[in-house]
Amino acid sequence: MIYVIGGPTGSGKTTLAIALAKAWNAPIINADAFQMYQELNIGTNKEILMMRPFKPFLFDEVSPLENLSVAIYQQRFRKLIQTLLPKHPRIIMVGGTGLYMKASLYDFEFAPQQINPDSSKFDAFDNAQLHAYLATLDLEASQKIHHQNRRRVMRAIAILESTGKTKSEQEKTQLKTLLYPATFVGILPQREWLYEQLDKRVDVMFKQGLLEEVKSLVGKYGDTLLAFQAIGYKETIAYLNGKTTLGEAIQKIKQSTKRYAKRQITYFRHQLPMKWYRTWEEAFEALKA
RNA sequence: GGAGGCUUAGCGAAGCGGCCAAACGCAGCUGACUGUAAAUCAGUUCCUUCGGGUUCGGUGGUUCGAAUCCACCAGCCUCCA
Repeated sequence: MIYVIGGPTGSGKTTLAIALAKAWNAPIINADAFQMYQELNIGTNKEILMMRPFKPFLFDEVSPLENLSVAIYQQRFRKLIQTLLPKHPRIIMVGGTGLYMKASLYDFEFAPQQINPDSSKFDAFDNAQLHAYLATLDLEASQKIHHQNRRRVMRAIAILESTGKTKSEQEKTQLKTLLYPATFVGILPQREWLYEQLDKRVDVMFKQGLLEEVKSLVGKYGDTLLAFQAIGYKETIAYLNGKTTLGEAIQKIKQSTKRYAKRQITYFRHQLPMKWYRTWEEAFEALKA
């Protein structure tokens, strides 16, 4: 059985995961996009997990130079789970990236290879035109994707161009079934309290040396890595480049973190069959038996 | 003490007599989500029993009609003393 622990950042998912791992002697699989990157430590809150016995799989194992994606995560997860399932009656999966969980646990199928659309040939199209073009290729997909969401429109076009199949055809072959036995557990603290904790956590990150971490990473790799999309990193980089003051950067990080938490809540609420608990302790009591 | 300017929804800011419950931006709230997901995108934000009801510093006035014009009061700002 895979125990999937979701919820907003700062809710205590990780603490719960470790408590359960101890109680069950179970392995933990990380499902957090940015915690997969090595060297992004303080800003991605990896600290508690670094401790040896509970260090999760799919965690802290990819160079920041790489461009991760759902498909890569899914592939690694599927491979890993094959080796873990026979050996462990209980496996814990924790993280904040709901899509990664969903794509791994359900029968999502991605194109076999990374599609590198040369989007440049559509530069002349505005969003509405691009969307209209998609409608001529894959009406169904175009109806589901908002025309302003250029990234997704582009992707749908790219799928067709490189696989010969439309995005909606591809998705139709999937049944949306769960591939492994899994239970979904969510932690959803009271909003106001959570936001307070998140604000505090940002201050702590800076005390722990986030600024130095970012500086050294930028020195090593430059400032354009995909991994620097992470909250805490992009804002700090903006500060280092003189675009904002440090105070502004910190405010921005606090704000983005809270917005992110909200998006996570929405995702888990509507995209996965969570059973919710107010605190990690409550969840632990309910599950440990 | 004298001269002038300003006051609009949570904040910033348009509006300068009817088309104004009031553009736009920010922030907030809600939501979408199948290869960037800590990303990308959308909707929504005075109250409402959805008929309507109360707003544009305050009070009073002009007008068929006022956020828009006038008077007085209050607060803020600039310049001169």
